[in-house]
Amino acid sequence: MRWKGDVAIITGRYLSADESTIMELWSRARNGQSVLLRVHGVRPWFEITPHGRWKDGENHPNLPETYEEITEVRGPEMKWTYLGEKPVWKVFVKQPFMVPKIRQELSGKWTILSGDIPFVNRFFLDGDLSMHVTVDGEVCESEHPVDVCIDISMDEVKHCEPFPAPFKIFSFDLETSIAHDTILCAAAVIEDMGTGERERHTFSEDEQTILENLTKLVRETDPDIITGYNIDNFDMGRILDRANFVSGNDKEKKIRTLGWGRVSTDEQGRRRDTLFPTRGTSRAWNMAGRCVMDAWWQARQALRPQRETLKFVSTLLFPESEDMQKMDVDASKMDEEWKNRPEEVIEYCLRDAELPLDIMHKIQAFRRKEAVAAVAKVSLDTSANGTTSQLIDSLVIRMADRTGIGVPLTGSAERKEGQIEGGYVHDVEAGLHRWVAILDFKSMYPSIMIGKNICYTTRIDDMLSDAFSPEDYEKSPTGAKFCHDGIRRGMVPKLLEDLMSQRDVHKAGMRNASDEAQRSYHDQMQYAVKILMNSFYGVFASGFYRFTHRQLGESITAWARQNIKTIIQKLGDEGQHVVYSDTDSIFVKTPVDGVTDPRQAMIEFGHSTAERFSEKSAELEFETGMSVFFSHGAKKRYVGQVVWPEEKMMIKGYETQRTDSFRYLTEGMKNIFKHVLADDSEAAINLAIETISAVKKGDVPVRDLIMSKSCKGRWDRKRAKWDFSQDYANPDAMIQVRAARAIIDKGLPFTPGMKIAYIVTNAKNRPMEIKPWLEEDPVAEYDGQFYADRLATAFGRVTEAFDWSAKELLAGNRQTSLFSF
DNA sequence: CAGGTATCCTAC
DNA sequence: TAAGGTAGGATACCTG
Repeated sequence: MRWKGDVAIITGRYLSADESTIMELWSRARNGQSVLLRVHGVRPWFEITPHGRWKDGENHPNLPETYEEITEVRGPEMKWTYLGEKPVWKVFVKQPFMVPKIRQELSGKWTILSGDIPFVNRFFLDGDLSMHVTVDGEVCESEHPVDVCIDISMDEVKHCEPFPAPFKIFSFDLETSIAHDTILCAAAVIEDMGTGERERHTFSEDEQTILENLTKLVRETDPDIITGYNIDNFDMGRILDRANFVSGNDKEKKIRTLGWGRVSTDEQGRRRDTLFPTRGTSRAWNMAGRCVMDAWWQARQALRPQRETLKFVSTLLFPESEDMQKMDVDASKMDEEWKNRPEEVIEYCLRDAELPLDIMHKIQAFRRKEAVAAVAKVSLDTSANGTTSQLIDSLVIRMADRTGIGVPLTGSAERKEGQIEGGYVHDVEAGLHRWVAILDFKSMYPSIMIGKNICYTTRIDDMLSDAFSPEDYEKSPTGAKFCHDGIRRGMVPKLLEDLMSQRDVHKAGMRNASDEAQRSYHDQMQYAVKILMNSFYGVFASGFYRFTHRQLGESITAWARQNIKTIIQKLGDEGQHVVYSDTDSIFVKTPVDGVTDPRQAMIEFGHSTAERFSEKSAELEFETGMSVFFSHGAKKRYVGQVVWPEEKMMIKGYETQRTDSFRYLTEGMKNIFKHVLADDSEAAINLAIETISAVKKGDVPVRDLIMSKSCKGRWDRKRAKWDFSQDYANPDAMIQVRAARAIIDKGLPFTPGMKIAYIVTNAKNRPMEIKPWLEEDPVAEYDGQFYADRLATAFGRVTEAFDWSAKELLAGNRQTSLFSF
């Protein structure tokens, strides 16, 4: 029997059979079924080429045909490398896991190419496939817990236009004993994104039964994605630990308590690894067939919230929700709560299993990752949990394979020493400036890469410059040479151009969409394309990417600096006033002498200036027009009243933007800025003084003084405690570490990397005394002098422009300064 | 109390 | 031993 249809690939692995290698790809079909694709006929290989430059007729080392693991050596084929065209042999091996060893043994005589690409990637690379594919294969028996399993070959898979897959999501939460680390209860909410239906389950039996029932539920409901709040660092690890503990050496029991992977429980040996969730050294968890997405991680990336607790993020996203107003269980007294009111704890647990689902939908985490997967042509798991370089690899390697370019190993190039020089930041003039037009370069770094044909494959190495004449290439301001596209068109410029036009297609799709679903789809896709385009520069300027060289990054930024400095110079020569500039933007004052409508004049000036200085592949755009711009004179810190294209206040860099600040400061500063922009410095100063005086007197709710900083740290297995000394030179000198320690001492969970909230209670002592902020047990007192000083410093920087120092603000009058003269 | 170091977070 | 970049402001702590 055949099965035909469109599927979205979640993740994959390979299996070594006797004479072949099988790829297993787990997917969710458009029709809602979970489908396991067993791909046959793909053989593992890598490539070899002699070291150094190649001269025709030269001898090469003996081909490695005697190795038992090698089944065939094919070639040679001439391929491009940074040392010129070279003969490349394709070496087939019996199994993918044999590659590292052989690679190692051959590396003395041969340069290895394509030798570090995970085997499953070959599906996407060789077939030029993406996350969404159409398959037509023979249904086969499978012991794995899926709806359908089919056997296919690569020619039974075709590209499919992306579609919103009806994922099944499993969101869960555990409540655990502080005294014994045991699991007290658990809850899970399973959502079918196809129908929108949810089912809810709670578990409150003995620990082993809870683990078994959770595992059973995972296997029965067959989810594609596992989520929950902070599961990466807490719940997944706890499940692993407790399942191992209750199972001891009983393998069957371990399978019943921990067998979450989408594979048969009868798997033997190595294959069984993926039945159990694992987390190597990476951030993300791995298990066969499913993708683990932590709602905390997604929310922090999408929202950059001031604090990162589930309650804070939920209230931020759902301020109206009644659920959040309900009395909470005190997590710091969980054992007591569990003993006294288990029903409430279970209800609380269920709520905390459901909220992550709501959060993930609100920030559109699933659809965004799916769109990135579609654009970068990777699986959902790679999109959700992979690195930026894996996304870029996916596009670049498939192009290299199709255009005869050798793929070097990651780490094969010389490591970049020191930093490369970055963008140019112009000094900002302190004070108020009126009618300022902001001109921006459109996609500056991608445009330069396209325009100057910058790529690993177009760079002319000094060793090869004898083979080129000066008209073959362009020299960057740093002296690096990149050949013209007539000689060789770079892969990166080509890919970026393709992405740019893809984005245009989706933007048009958005405009022409007939319904919201279609508009949203195109929006997700255009956004994913934008993200990906902007990732190129960073990856190619990094020190360890396989297709990079420090000249690439250096040249891109050098050309960027040259472009922007030239324009600033020209504007200055014309008598225009450049107020500020950062990397790809120029802030210019509109000449308004004798003008009746300055706003209109600014719009016209903005457009005409942008047009005058635009060049091919260095296109300037008039993005924003401000009636007033203010800065106290520090780069990357300014505020403006935007009047075009819309009315809004724009603040950059200042404390209002910072998540390690506190609400009372950010709100106060915003209001001060309003007065400043309204040209009412007196009101600004009065407000500053009042605000400072109120906090000093202790009149401010402590809740408005919560500060928050992220805290690193790692679990020390041997000593069974959190270790901060790996991440901090002097851990006790760090406020957030002291706050984290206080939380840990209370028996509350600590998540490395998560922001820790605290109140300063006494800054006279050094290091200053702080108390962690816990919703269940709010801090009552604060150090008024400390907060007053902090406000005065921040406000003072602004009011200094109107001749009021921080000291004067604190004193509430100008007497101090008068006397000091 | 000035100056140096470590760290956080932001703008681009 | 895992991996997009640099420029920049600001704070807390420590030292002499």
